[in-house]
Amino acid sequence: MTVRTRFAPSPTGYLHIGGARTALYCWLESRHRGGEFILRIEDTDRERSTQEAVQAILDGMAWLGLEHDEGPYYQTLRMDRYRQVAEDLLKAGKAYYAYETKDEIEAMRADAMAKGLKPRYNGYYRDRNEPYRDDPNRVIRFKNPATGSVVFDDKVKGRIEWSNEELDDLVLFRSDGYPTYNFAVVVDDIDMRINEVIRGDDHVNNTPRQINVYQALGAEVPVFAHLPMILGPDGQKLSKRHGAVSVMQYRDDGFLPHALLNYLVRLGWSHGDQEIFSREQMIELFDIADVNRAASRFDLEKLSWLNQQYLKSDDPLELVPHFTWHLRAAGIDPDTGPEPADVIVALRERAQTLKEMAEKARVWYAPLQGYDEAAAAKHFGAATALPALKAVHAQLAELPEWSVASVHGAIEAAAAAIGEGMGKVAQPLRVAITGTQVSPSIDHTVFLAGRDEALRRVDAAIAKAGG
RNA sequence: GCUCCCUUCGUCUAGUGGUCCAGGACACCGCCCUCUCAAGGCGGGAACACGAGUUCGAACCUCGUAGGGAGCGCCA
Repeated sequence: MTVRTRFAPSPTGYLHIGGARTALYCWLESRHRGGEFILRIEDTDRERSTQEAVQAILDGMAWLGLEHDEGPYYQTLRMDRYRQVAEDLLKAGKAYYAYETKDEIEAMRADAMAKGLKPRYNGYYRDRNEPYRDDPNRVIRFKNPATGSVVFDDKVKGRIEWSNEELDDLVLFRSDGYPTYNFAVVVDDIDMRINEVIRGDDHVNNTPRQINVYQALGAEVPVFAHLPMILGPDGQKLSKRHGAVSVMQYRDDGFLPHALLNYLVRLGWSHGDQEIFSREQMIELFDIADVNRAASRFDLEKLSWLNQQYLKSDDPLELVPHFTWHLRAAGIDPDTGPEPADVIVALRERAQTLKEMAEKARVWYAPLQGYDEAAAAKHFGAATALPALKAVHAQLAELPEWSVASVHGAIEAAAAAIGEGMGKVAQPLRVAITGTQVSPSIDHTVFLAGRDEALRRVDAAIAKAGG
């Protein structure tokens, strides 16, 4: 049987990190097993659902490259279907009308709590067979089995057993005429032939009651897999005060989509000691049964490390579009400077994110903003500075071709000419080109400036050094 | 309160009764390399929540305790 998984977010905000991992695991499970991945938008909460949020989720999925095979389906477009299924249940005597007011329900709960019991519906209308009547408090409730228990084998949590006595008669249709979540999901998952439900473990409590609904409808119960949640670094529920929670914020912060995916797949799942997984490897090796049971914390340091691993190992040409996106975001015009791919090669060992990289690249795309005074004083003030800069200028000016290697040769030749080591030449030159004493290796640093600009900056440095 | 779930280095994890006085990765510290900063190499400290039990033998099985989480909605 073809595996069909689904990701079913409710559009009340952006796609967050936890949702992204759920989507990733659903996607991986379907891909690994040659199945299908369905996207469904659960927008029955009219108050909080927005079109912008739908778009934000779609954008997030697209950026991550988690393509779906079907959908997106919208629950709000399926109202007639839910109504019809509820009617069927009513006719079959598996559901009933109830007319308590919200205050009465409230009192019922308070009462049960006071007695040390679980707050739940007392089943007043359960066997009354009350007919339909036009009443603002009318809801449809499910006739949950009163005895026995529900057992299911969760693919990540293991066997879970739930006594039916713990479950009360859940509302299927609200008094406002909309289906409740627990009902709509079941109807959708049956209609969409979802046979593997992968979702956050905040839903385990809903699962037994949903299983009862499946059974009342005579439908086959899917396999369930409940994922533990992702916590903030402090072990608390992930929220905005921990920093970025939106997937798109990670793009803006300079992370690569596949680095984020790699981080997310390892958070709660592993394959021996392996840390780096290409998409293909993830698909090949992922097994939902290997997912951990416990919640895990989000660690930005490790994500950053992973991001740099990809920055270093990816083909620079493939990184160019991502990099230029960040150059522009930083207000830098990529056309005013060196080839982005060359800049990436020079900076990939020195930046963990593309955002950082773009910031460091600025020196080659814009005029020098002046010198760091401490750097200038230290390196232009040295006795060897002036001869070094002059020697470099001479060598650079005569270079027949401009490449990292030829620039390197020129600097070595300059050092030899004045009888000093590389350090005596490289440091003043570095300050001349970048205005600071920190930059990539000196040959790349000079090369990226381009010959004309490099010579101009060396001239300016010579003047500054009193030559 | 009740039900369910969870618990290996600071963090992510390996581990499914002996191969574990517990392995890898991030982070941290030290050394090496070196034109700066990095990157890289090498090395170091650092964990089986606790208590019983089963067993010749337990991180792994059972029970309990503690701590954490989720849910108990006409929210999803």
